[in-house]
Amino acid sequence: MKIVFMGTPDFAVPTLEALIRGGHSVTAVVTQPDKPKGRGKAAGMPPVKIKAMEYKIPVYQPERIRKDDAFYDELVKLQPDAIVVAAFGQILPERILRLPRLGCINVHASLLPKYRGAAPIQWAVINGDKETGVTTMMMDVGLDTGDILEKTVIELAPKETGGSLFDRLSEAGGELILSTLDKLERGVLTGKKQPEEGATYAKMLDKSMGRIDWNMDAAAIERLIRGLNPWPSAYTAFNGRILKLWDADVAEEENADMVPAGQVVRNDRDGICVQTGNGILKIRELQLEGKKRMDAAAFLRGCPLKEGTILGV
RNA sequence: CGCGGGAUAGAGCAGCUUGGUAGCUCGUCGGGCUCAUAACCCGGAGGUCGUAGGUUCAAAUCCUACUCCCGCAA
Repeated sequence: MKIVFMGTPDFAVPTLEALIRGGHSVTAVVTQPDKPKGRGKAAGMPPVKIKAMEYKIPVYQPERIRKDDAFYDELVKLQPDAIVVAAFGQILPERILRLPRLGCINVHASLLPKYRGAAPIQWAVINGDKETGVTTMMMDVGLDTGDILEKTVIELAPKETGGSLFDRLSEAGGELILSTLDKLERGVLTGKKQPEEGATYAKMLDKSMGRIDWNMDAAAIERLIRGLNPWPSAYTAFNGRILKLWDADVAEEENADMVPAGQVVRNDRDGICVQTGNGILKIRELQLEGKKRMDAAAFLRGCPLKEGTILGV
């Protein structure tokens, strides 16, 4: 099948690879423009672009795909049977949606209609869901509102992080798209309208939501830390500096006596125990601004974080 | 040339301002004590102080260049 692929971050790479491995003719790859990134300001190419270049596939990087007539003309010439989209990052205009014979198919990292939008993976972890998955759907003009084609369900591991789930779902997405394309071509698959019931929107992550509110439950904070690992990461403040938390456990359900949320109540050999709004959280791995991440024992050896310290101020 | 922190023993750090014997906590090895231990006591091993130059009688420390790690930002 002649396919044009649209995607940008790491999540989309396994899907692109699956298409190639599956014997499809990927005639073009569309991705976001290069953006300055990293400490210096080196021009960073999207992961999908790097992969496409490995396979010597033509890469298009329209600034605004909705208004780019030249790009649209190119797309018309390519005459793709289908356009496969995975975490592309731009909304497609209707004229592109109608272009391919089999339509535009999106690989989305949730069990739609739950978690439409930009950050479905991390929200599944943050909310403590037992399972999530990937969905393929026929794209329409709405945001992740198209008819559902196929789903793969994935169970979350107890210590699942945003990163680990990201990896698993991206692989699952690659598998699923091959199945979906195959069935579409054979005409044995028709989309099912998304039920409005259970539809939620997973809003984009930003730095600020990583700031820990110590008045929350220990269990909720623990999930937040996992969901935002490795990016944008959960953090608190210590001595006016950012202290990132990478790994923690709920140490105790009950609370210490007369201790405000955010105060360090105890330094165990394997973690720093902090009072939360409900329960005590044991920080196992952390990272001070400018330092490497390290386990709590190592951190305490060189850093004076004494019992009684209030975090987050 | 976007801003900033950092590189010293296996780990985490102090020492640098004001050059002059390489330190701390932990780990590790040996010994002791204890019914017992993440306990305590005694002792040992382990370091090109990121790299290359420079200043100096003398550089971890001051100067210059470079490499690598990290936080912010994107």
